[in-house]
Amino acid sequence: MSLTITEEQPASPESALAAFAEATAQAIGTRYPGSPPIEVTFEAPRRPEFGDFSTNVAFALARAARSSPQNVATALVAELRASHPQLHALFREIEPTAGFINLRLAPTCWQSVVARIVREGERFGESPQNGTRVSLEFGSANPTGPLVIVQGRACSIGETLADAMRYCGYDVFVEWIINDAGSQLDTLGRSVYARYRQMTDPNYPFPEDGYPGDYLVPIARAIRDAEGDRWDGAAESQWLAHFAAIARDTLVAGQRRTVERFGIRFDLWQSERALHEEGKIAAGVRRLVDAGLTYEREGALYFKATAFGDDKDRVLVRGDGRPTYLASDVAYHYEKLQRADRAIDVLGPDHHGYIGRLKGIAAALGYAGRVDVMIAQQITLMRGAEQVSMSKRAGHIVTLDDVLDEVGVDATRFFFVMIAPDSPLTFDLALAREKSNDNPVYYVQYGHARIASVFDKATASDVAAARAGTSLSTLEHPAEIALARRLAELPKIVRNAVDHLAPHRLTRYARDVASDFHQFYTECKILTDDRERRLARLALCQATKNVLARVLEILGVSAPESM
RNA sequence: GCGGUCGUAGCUCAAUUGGAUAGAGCAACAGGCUACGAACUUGUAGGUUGGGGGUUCGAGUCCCUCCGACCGCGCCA
Repeated sequence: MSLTITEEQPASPESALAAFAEATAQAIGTRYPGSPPIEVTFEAPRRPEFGDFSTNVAFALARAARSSPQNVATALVAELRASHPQLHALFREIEPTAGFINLRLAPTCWQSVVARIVREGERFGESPQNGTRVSLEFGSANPTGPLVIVQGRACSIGETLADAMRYCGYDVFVEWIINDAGSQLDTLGRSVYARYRQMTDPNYPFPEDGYPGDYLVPIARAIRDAEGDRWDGAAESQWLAHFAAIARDTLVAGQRRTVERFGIRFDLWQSERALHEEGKIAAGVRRLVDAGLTYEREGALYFKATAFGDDKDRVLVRGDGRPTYLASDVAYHYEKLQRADRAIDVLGPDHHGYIGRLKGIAAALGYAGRVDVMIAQQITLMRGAEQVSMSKRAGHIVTLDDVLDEVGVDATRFFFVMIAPDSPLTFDLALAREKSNDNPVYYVQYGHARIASVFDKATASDVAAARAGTSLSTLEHPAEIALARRLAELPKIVRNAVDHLAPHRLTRYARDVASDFHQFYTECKILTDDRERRLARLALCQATKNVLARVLEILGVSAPESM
């Protein structure tokens, strides 16, 4: 084989590993002729003493070689040293340990990553467009009140995932569905009407199942201001749709303001009612009927859900001809999957039972495997050691706006996405507001601000030189290498978060980057008298700043220049 | 009862989907600024991964079975 790597053009970690894989494949052929072909793959060991990367080929080879993994690994390394001495320029260490082959890259490989990140800026590691269209639905709420915090969590998760997917080259379309088609809108209309009447008659009864809380009062007042008392004593059939429509529009507008304040802009606000009016619901149902997956019983139309793993068949169209909520789900997913290759829903904690059902719907529609469902689990709100009570029944709802007022957008976005979506979240308002080292948001932001501060102190010509590209050959301190290695992980981390629908991994990575930077800062004086070293370290700072800013951007958190 | 999600350090959570001695932060204890922001950092201590079986070179991860928590199970949405 020929290695095209030269001193002038240092190898990237990827090319170094590719060279190693090729050499190892040859070594296997030499040492163990006739063995089945094995793909040489790498992973990053958890423990630093095992090097930057390791490969487990010896385990896969051991059986065919009738030897132990340890012996195979040792033999392969001996073969590599004898027949591929060029690898020495790329790897500082190639060691067989307990059956693994552990690799430590030469500093030049890591230096080349730093140079690349400085050069590519915040676009570092982005994948080109891959042509896959993804519909991502999250947050969606009933238009019957202000957004509550669990919907905020779904928004944090969904929007972070959306940005991470864009980074990976997906064509992402984020949408919100307004559940304005069901009986709840009637309830909303009656609730507002009761508030309207109570303005002149304090004894007017509030509906048993109405929406409590004060937030409907201003809507009622606005109606009275604009339209006077003409609805007092009118029949329900006259005012119901009118009141419901005004309330829905007002509340949806409010939800929209909250979401935008939260840093999210939806591509589509889809009214469920509009789907009905456009005949989309009927089209979805027809699709199932045509596929022979429905039957009629007692005047209702059933979907054969049991054929897709559900425990009972489900009604699609009621005896009176009105479609059920399930019909909406069928239709909306049918509609989405016609314009997208994948549909991902981020749902609330009360929708656990729907994961299987939605996947069953996708399969029934002929789109098996193209729907994914994430559940944003419940949030327990704390203020220090004290639990904040949230009784929706009593009208004591804590809204997303309340939380944003108290702790700000940055902390809320970060905390809501910080742990696995499936796990319930304990959210401490006191901690989120705290500007201390207990607070991971400030820890990460501080890293960014600290770098900005160093650039303020440095001379303009140094900064310009560092950004234009400079010799990085002095970067070899363990803290420098550790930081560079961490920065190089960005693309892999984002891809991983996307592939596993695990956006919380990005917050951990952000903390890891900040941690490695702070350690580097403590151990290495940046603005040293040695010009070459100073410029190299400034370049490393710039690369770190790019990566931190990029991760924070994906998370929807600001990257401050000073704090 | 059936189905879903989960159970990891005192607390809050990770663990590159089957890899090596299970890692961080907080809390506890002991250190580090005449240095570019101490909103930082170094170290110590902390575990039978709910229990028990199985699969294999190798299991927190996969399978079975108990225990426990939360959530679903309507011609509501």
